[in-house]
Amino acid sequence: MYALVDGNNFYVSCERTFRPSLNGRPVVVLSNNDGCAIARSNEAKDLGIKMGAPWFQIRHLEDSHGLVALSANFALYGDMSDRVMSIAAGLGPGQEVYSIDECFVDLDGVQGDMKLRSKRIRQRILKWTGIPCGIGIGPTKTLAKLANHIAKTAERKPGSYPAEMAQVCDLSTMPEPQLNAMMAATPVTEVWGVGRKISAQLGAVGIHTALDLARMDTATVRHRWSVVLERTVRELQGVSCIGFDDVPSAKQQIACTRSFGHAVTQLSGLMEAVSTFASRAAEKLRRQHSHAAEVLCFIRTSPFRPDAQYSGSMVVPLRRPSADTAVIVQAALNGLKAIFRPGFKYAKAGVMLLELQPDRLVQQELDSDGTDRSPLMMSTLDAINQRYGRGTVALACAGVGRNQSTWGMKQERRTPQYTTCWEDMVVVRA
DNA sequence: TCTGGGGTCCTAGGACCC
DNA sequence: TCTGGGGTCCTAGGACCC
Repeated sequence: MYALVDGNNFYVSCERTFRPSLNGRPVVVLSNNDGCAIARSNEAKDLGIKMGAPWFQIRHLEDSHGLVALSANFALYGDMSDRVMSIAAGLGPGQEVYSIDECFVDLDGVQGDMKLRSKRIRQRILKWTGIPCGIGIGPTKTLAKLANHIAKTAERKPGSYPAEMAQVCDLSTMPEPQLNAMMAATPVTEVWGVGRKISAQLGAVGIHTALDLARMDTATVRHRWSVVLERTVRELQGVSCIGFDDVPSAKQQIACTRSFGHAVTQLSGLMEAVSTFASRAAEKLRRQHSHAAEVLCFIRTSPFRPDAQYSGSMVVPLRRPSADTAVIVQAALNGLKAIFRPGFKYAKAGVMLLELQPDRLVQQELDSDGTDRSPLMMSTLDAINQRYGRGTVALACAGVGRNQSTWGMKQERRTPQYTTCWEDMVVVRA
C-alpha cells in the first residue's frame, strides 16, 4: 500500500510561508527569464491562468485583478522541499522522493488508522513548514496518485467529490461501489500516465473516465496502445506493476540548458554561456560520482520569433570518460564551434552529458604515469564553490560577467533566499 | 519586447548476423 | 505464380512525468 504526499501549488506555497500577505491573492511563480507561469495559486487558477501561460499574455491581470508574479527562487523551493520530505517520511517505513513537491511513502506494515495517521502528518507539515499538502492512499502507485487528485480536488472544488475526501483520501479501504463512483467522477486525463495524446485516442473509442479505463481489456490495450498503458490499466484494477524506488539510481544523462535573457548573435557570447552550462553539468556529474563518455552541445533560435530559424547540435565523444570540468567544457566548445552559424539570433543553448558510468570504472592510459590530479582539483573546486557560493572559482572561458548581461537570466521579481543565505535571513524585531 | 528545464521509458524500423 | 527463419543492436522519435 502506498501514500502519495503532494504539496499544493508548491512554489506559491513556499513564497507564502515567508510573505503571508500573499494569502488570498492571485499569485503565480514564473519560469526562468520570467517567461511563463509554472505555479499558480488557487485564486490565479480561478482567473483562468493556464499552466505555462506566457507572462506577457497575462500581465494585464496585475492591474485589473491584483495578480502577483514572482521570479522562480529554486534555492528556496529546494530547501523547503527537503523540510517537507523529512516530515512526510514519518508516515511509513520507505519513501521515494518523486519530484520537488511529491513523494510516495510505502505503508506496508504500518498499523492503525491510515487516514488518521495521514491527517496528523499533513497537519505537522503545515505547522512546521507552512506548506499545505494533499495525501492520497491506495493499493498501487497509480491509485495513490488518483486518491491524491481526489483529495486536492475535493478541497478546492466543493461538490466535485464527497466532502470527507478533502485533504486526505484513502481508496485502499473503500467498498467497491464507492470506489467505482470515485473513478467514474474522474476524467481519464487525470490518470497518471495518460497524457493529452492518449486521452484523445481513448476519447475517440468512448473511454472518458478512470472507471472506463479500469474496465478495459488489458490485451486490447496492449495491442492497440502499449505495455505502458496496459500497466496503468492493471494498476487501476489494483494490481501493482510500478516498482518502488527507495534509493534513486544515478541519472543516465545530465543536462544544463537555458534560454537567454536577450538574443545572442556572436560566437563569443555563446562560448561563455556554453562554458558555464558545461561547468554546471560537470558539477552535477561529480555529485553523483559518474563519468561521461559523450558531451552534447546545442544552440537554437526562438521558434516563437518570425526571424530566420536555425537549430544545431553535436555529440562530441571524449577520448575516455571524464568528470573534469576542463575536459567537458573543451568538448562542448568544440561542438559549439562546429555547429555555430553566423547571422542568427540565438535564444537558447544547452549541454548534455551522455553515456554516463560510475567513476570507479577508470581505464588507465599506457602513456600516463598513473597520477591523475584531476579528481583532487575537481573536489577542491567543488568544495570552494560549495562553501563560498556558486561560481567563486570558475574556468576563465565562462567569462567574468562581461556578456552575462546579454545571455544571463532575467529575474526581475525574485524573492530573498530566506532559508539558504545568511544575508537573506528573516529578522524578527521585538 | 516578451513563450522553462530536466528527466524516463518504449517502439518501430533499419542494418546486420547466421 | 512461387524466394526462409530467427535473432541482436542501434537510433530516432514519440509519449509521458513534474
